Amino acid sequence: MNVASHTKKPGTTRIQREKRQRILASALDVFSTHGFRGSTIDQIADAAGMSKPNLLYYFSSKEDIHRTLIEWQMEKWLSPLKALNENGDPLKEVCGYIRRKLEMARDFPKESRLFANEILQGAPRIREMLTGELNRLVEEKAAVIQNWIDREELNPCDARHLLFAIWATTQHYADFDVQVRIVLHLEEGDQSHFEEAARFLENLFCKGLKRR
Amino acid sequence: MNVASHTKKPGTTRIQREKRQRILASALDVFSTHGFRGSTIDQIADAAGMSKPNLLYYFSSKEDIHRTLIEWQMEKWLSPLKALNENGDPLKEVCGYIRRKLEMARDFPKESRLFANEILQGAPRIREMLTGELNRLVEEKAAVIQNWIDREELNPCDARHLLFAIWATTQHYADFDVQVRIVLHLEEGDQSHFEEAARFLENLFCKGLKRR
DNA sequence: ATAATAATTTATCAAATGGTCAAATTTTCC
DNA sequence: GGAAAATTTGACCATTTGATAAATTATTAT
Repeated sequence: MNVASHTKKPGTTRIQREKRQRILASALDVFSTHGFRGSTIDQIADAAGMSKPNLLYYFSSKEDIHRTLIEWQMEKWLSPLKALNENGDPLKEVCGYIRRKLEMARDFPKESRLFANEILQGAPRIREMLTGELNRLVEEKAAVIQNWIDREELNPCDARHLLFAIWATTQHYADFDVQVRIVLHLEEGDQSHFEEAARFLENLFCKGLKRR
Repeated sequence: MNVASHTKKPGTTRIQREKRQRILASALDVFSTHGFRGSTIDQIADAAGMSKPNLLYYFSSKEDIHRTLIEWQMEKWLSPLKALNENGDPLKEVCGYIRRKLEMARDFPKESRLFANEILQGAPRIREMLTGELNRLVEEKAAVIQNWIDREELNPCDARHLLFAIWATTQHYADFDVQVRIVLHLEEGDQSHFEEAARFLENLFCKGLKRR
C-alpha cells in the first residue's frame, strides 16, 4: 500500500527519506524561480530525476510538496531574528542581525525567493504562518527594540519599520539578484558585492540608530 | 481584416483604443498578482469583461499583452529616479527621491509588483530593459551621487548600494504589502502607515548621509 | 440604404498539466 | 529462496490553457 501518501512526514524507509529530500531540493529550485502556479510537477520531477507518478508516490499533490517545503524552510527563515538577544549591546545586536540576514541572502537566495514569490502573490498558502508564527516573533522582538529605545540606548524610531527596512535591504540582494548583477556589472557566480553591501548597510543603520 | 493583430500599437479606432486600455488595466491586475506564468488569458479576459478570442483580437498573444504592459509602465517606473536633479541640494534631492518612490509604492502597488514578479523570476522578458534603459539611468544618477560625495556634500558611501537600499525599502511597502499589513495589524484599505514609513526612512537615510 | 469594414461569438484544436491506476519490478525480511 | 511489501513505470484521463478559423453581428463611410 502507498505509505507515503498516508503519512505525510515519516519517511520510514531510507529510500523514502532520501527521495523526499531529493524532491524537496528540486522543488526549491523550481518553486523559487517560477512561483507556485508557474511551476509544474513535471519540472520538479525532471529536476529530481524521476517520473511524475513516482514523485506523486512520495507527495500526494503539488500543494503537498509546496507546503512541506515551506514548513521545512520556516525555521531557517526565522532564525536570524530569533537570535536577536535583548541582553546584548543594542547596536551590536542590530548589526549582527543585519549581517546574518545578508549572509542568508548570499548563501540561501532560493529560500529567500521562495518566500518572496509567495508573499508577493498575496501569501495564499502561508497566511497562517504570517499571522501566527511570524507575527508573534515580530511582536516579541519589536518589544525588545522598543525597550532599547525607551532606555535611550537607541535613537527613537519605529521598531517595526526598522525591521521592514532590514528585511527589505538584505533580502533585496537575493530576491532581485538579476537586477543587482546587471547594475553592478557582475558575473553569475561573483559574490564580491556582498562585502560592499555589508559595509554600506552597517554604516547606514548604525548612523541612523546610534545616539549621540 | 484583423487590424489589431497586424499593427501592434495603433488603436486607430476609438473602440480599439478603449478596449486595449481596458485589457491592459485588467492585465496589470492579473499579472501583478500571479506573475506571467501564473496568469491566464482567460483570467485577463474575464477581468476585462470580454471573451478570450475577443481579447486575442486586440493582442496577438499573452506575451504581447505582457510586453505592451511593461513598455507602457516603464516610463512611470523610472520617472522618480529621472527627476533626481544634480543641481539641487543633495540631501533634499535624495529625500525627495525617497518620497516619490514611497508615493509610487502607495499609489501604484500593482505596477511595483508587476516588475517585482518579473525580476524575482529572473527577468526573462525584461532583461534588455534592465541592461539597457535602467542601466544607463543608474549609471548617470550614480555618477551624480558620486559627484556630491566627491564635493563632500554627502557622506561617503557606495552610490549604487544606496540606490538599492532606497529601492528595497520603498518598494517593500508595495511588494510585501500582505506581510506589512499583517505585522502592523492594518485593514485592507488603510494607508496610514505610509506616513510613518516616510518619517522613518527620511530619518534613516538623512542620518546616514548627512555630513557632520 | 448598402456595401465595406470592424468587432464579437461560437466552435474547435493541440499541447500542457495535475493526477490516477493497475501492472511490473525491485527491495526487504524471514 | 520466496513471500510480502515497497517502489517504479507506462498508459491513461479530465481540465486547463494558448491560440485559430469561420460565422455572425455591429459600425461606418458613401
